[in-house]
Amino acid sequence: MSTTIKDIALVAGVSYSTVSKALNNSPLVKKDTKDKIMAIAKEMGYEPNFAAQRLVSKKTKMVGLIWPTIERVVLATLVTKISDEIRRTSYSMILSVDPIEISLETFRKFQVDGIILFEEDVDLKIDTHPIPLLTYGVSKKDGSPYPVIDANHEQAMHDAIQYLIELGHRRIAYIGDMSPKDPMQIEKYNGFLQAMKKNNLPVENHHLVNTGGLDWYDGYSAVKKLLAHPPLPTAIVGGSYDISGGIIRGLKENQIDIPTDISIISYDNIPQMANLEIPLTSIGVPVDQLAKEIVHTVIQLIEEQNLDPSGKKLQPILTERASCAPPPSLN
Amino acid sequence: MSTTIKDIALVAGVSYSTVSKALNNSPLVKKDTKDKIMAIAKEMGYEPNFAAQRLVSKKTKMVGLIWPTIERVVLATLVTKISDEIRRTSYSMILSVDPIEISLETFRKFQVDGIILFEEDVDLKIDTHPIPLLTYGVSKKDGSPYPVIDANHEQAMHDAIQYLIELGHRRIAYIGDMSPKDPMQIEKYNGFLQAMKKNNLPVENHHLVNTGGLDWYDGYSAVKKLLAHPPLPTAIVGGSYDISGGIIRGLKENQIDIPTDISIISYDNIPQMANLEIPLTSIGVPVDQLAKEIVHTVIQLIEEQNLDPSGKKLQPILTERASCAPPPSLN
DNA sequence: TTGAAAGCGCTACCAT
DNA sequence: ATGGTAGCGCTTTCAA
Repeated sequence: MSTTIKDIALVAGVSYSTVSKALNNSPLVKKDTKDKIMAIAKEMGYEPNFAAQRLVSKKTKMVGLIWPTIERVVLATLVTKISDEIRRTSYSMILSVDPIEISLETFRKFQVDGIILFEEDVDLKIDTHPIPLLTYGVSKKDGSPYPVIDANHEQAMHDAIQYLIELGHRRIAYIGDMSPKDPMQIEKYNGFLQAMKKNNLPVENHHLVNTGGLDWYDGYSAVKKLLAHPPLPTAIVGGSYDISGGIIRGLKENQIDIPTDISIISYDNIPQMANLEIPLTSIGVPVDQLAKEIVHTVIQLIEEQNLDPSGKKLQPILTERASCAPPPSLN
Repeated sequence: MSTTIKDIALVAGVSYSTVSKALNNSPLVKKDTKDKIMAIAKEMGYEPNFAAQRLVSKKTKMVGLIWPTIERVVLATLVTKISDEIRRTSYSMILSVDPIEISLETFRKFQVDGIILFEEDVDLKIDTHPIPLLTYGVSKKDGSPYPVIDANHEQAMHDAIQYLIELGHRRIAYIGDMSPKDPMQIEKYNGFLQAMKKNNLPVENHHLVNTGGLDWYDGYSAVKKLLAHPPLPTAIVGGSYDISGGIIRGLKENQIDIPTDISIISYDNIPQMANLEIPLTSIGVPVDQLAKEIVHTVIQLIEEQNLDPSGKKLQPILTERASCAPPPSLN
């Protein structure tokens, strides 16, 4: 049996309610007593009984994260960051990789105080889930029943194009996933198209390469398609971290120098961008910020009862590294 | 406030201790009463209060999984399988991606009944962690203080070589990570070497390609090194799922047909092997089995107090798919 | 076969 | 500033 407050009370020669107060740093306990009790508690290796605490407080101080698709580096990074961020608060996080419904079941059983869900397109009957829930994904046009943390993908593409234009680029290609099932990819792609249009830049068909996936190799092989139809663009926008990694490799293997021959800017903003063969200039909401916002928001959701359930669109940031330069003709 | 057994008791017109018994399917309650209570409970949407249950039972029925390095497809698959497997038991799983010490702290706080740890080389002061703990990795030569679930890598390599020999191969290459920091990779590599020796097969230096990593691209570029020093081997043993995926691609891009020109057998035994460009014949402990064994063992560890703390070495299985055939000369 | 009551470890309120 | 005590929801004797 592990140490309880009664044990401590016995040793300290006070009542166990005093111990409770002292341990919770109540102002109602004299500093001396408090210190003494704290010392004894530490010495006896006291650990509060979580079950007992929550039985009375009705709070678990736990948030559950549902992550049904274990994959992508970017998401893995985000999970880690969220985990870091939560550790800074008074909450703890538990993770579930089970299918959504099962995860919700589990979390309800554990009575977590709030839930973070990574998923694009869920239709939960929200009424049956009174636990505060936050989604990371793409906000629906018609509004979601729960808050959605979202990145402003259009803005990101605008900023990327703007940046390239200022460097002198006009022939810009987009390499990314355009398959219609993933709303987030669609937003990026459309954002690119819009930005080009707004700047009166022509878009050649061959400069729109659909990778059909988000993997490294998808980017790698997209380069071959690009190469098949000269002239090459002077700049490429890569749709994701992995894709851009593949693009770099493909380019290098064809002796195309970055950024001398061609510039590349990637979507996603994670520190790993700096570790690629060529440190990639990138655009996107920094993961740290994403993590902060997500954690911040669930906790708000938990602690303030009547909160505006509308989500947030986060502003992207362009991080300059080593993959962009003026186009060759201007050199 | 959600429904409690007292609420049910009130409606059912019995005492709440009877309700408790009925809900726990005690033989001390008449079937009629039990059925009635069950029905009412369901109707009222009763969910047992987890905190209350564990406060009295001293058991959480939770096992914690510590997974400090989110990456590799194979591990992700294993995590998912373990999660599936645990769902079949009366236990639940929570996952932590935090650093080991922090994860242990969290799990101790939640008072999980057992812990699964993915990690090669940990030195825990086990005495301070009285929670049953199981590791998945490589057993230390000098014995670990806690059980280790381990795959028999030497055996795997032996079986792979044996299989290739029976098909008629003699010139066999190994492509894998040989960097000395990862014990599991070392075991595979040494296993290969031993198996070749035991069968009196020569090993050319050029046929031992150190990928220096476990990624897709590491395998892909290893092929180029192999190609630089003809003659080619007639068969390749790939060190991991990702590496082998890269090998296939590299070979294909050089118009080398699998399995006509060259055979390839990969380490790791996950279903995804069948989805590669060429369904890969592979050797390794099937993930499902690995997951079963791991889950099985922690639960045993939890429920049976004095258990043999020595781990298990699991036997690999060779799964034939479409990537192996007799060498070209014999065709 | 059912009911009453103790108690798990803790917080919070009321009394001292 | 400290102590006494009710009660959170449940399991588990013990009694009826």
